[in-house]
Amino acid sequence: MAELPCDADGMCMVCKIVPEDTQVVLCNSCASPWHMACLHPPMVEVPAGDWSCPDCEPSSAAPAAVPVSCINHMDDKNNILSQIRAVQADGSLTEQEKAQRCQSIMNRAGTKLDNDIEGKKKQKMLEIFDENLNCIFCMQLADRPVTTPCGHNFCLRCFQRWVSQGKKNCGKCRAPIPSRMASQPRINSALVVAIRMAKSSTMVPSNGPVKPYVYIQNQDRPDKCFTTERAKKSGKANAASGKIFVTVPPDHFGPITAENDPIRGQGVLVGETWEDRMECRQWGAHLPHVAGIAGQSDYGAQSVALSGGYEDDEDHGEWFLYTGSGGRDLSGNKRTNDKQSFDQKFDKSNLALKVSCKKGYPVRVVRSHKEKRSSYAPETGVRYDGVYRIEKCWRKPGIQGFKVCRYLFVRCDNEPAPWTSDQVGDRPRPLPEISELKDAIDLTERKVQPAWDWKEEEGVWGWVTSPPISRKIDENGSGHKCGSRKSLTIGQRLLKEFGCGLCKKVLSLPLSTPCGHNFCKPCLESTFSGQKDIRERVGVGGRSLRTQKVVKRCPTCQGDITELLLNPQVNRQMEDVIQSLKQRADDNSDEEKENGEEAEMREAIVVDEKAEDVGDESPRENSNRDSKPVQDSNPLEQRNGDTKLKMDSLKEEQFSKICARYPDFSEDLLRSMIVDQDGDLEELEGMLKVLQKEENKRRRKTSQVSKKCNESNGGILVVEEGEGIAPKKQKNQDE
DNA sequence: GGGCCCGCAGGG
DNA sequence: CCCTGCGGGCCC
Repeated sequence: MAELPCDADGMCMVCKIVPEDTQVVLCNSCASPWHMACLHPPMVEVPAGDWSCPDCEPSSAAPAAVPVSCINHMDDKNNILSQIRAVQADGSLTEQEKAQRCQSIMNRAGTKLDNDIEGKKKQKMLEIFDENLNCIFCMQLADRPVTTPCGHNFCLRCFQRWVSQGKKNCGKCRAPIPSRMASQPRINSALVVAIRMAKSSTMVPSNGPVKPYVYIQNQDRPDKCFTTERAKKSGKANAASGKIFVTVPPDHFGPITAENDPIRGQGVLVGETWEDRMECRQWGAHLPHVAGIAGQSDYGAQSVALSGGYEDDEDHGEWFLYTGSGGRDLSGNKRTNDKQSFDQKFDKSNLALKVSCKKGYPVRVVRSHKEKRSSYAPETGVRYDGVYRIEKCWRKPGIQGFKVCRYLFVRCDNEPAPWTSDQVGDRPRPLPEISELKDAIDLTERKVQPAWDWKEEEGVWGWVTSPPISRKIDENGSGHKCGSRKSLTIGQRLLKEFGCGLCKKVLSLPLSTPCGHNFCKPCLESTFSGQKDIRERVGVGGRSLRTQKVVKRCPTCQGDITELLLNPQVNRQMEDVIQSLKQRADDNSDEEKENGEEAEMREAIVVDEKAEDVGDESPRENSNRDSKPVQDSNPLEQRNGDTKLKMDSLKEEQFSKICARYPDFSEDLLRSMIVDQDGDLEELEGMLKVLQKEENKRRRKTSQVSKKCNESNGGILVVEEGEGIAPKKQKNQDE
């Protein structure tokens, strides 16, 4: 059992309680506080003379000899370490990217190690980490690690103690510590991942797979927020939210679990990070895209965002003091204003928070990179940090002199926080001392048992009284009103979410464009193959339209995808998601067949509006139970098997007309496409229009290129306006 | 980096 | 239907 001191908040890192002063002994060498009862052996009385902690004076038995078996692994070890160092040193990467890369390095190491026997594995992991990712001061795996530019790691607490002594240089190499880092150290999330991985290989029982620490990259998402016609002029600044991917109602309290995540089936995990508030919203963690508080004054608050919008906020990770909203002059069409101009009151969102406080509801918390003063904020993006309870709320004069509403949030989540290398989530902890409470007015504390509480017998946090009943459940019974996808089968969803923008089939070798569209690699490449480079005039500084640049444009939105085509990297994560959905679709359809419930299942399929239009003619209505379920819930399956679709005479007639309108495509091809489209002729025609346009374009280009080449202008094609490629900016057209 | 401006979403 | 809001892009 590891021996650990008390943390910055005075909490013993072994038993997680804050011992009384009389139960704490200070190390004479490093001045760190230790809980006497958790020492080995437990200390009963404070020693009369000097006492050095286990870190400063390890017992003589401590340094274990490195087993011979491990020496063989030295190369691996150096390799892993150098890879991690390289990742950490790469300034071009965001923190999430660093974390992700570290994790994959560790995963590879882990996989390799899986072949080893358990003992060797443990030893190796320990060996790799004990000397290299340790805090320079306390020599333990760094707790809430911060990393100096010189590459040395410290516990946040040790680092803060060091700089508070006026030290301005690294404790290891004496390199100067930048003043910004000294005053605002940020936790190194990549290192947290690495440390957690290291710990898990030594501390987690061998049969328990380590839950991966997931970061989601923007491009891995199927859908994005969109820009309405009206809002186009400043891009995402005025974007409308994209689809909500989770099926919880908007007034759902508490974590978002796997059942409500039909896309990934994993729920929203602590540490998940999104590019911005819009994306955070799409995964349901915090719905308002400007406001910091999500809630209703007569019901409770579901979530808050810590984004540095109010200077009174105070962040200690596991607990923080939050400031209410309002008190600001927003005249002049402003959305925020850092100047307070009147007192805040417990009304609206502030009252909603107070309700959550009184009831003890779990409140989801996201932290944004825009919070600059907190060590716990992510370096980039918006991160979900789990649920907290509001233990008290009150008012006090804020920094700017006007009264502000104040809330004490204390973490109570079953998942460990993103900044801790702990393996487990929170345990009930005593409330921190809040000095400002002595000046508080309108203090409210919870009188009843909290609705979300620690369940001793199960050892988890959960609802001990029934959670509030959602007032916003839609007609379908559950789910967010924007997220009606629960009614689609997996196969339908696959096509809808992961359909190629060109062939309209489920993506294979998906390429994701920066503009958020996805195409099969072969489809996209063939679109541009045989084309000569297209050069476009690029406006620089408004008037000078002289610069020419080779540009390739997204077939869906005309966004610039030149870079992607130069280096077409298949989106492996998306591929994985598709594979797992396919697997699930297959499993489901097997199950359905076994149960002989195809007909019932078909009845239950709620189709989207377009499919509905086809109505009774839909082959879905095929009632022949003995025949192969032609139009089952899984269109994918159909593609590999029977590609013919039974259509009634009316539909067959319409289909023939379509075939006649598009002579460039064979009837066989169209028949297989209609299967993919669930028998929806409108969808088919829509698709054909796109394909035909592409085909026409391709032909035009080919003929032009050959013409122009003959005129020997170097094969450069100048795109004329109105040829299907939109000018980059409307503005430049005005001239 | 700061000011400005805007659409959108949701509460009431 | 009005008010509010811990965004986000652009311009300077």
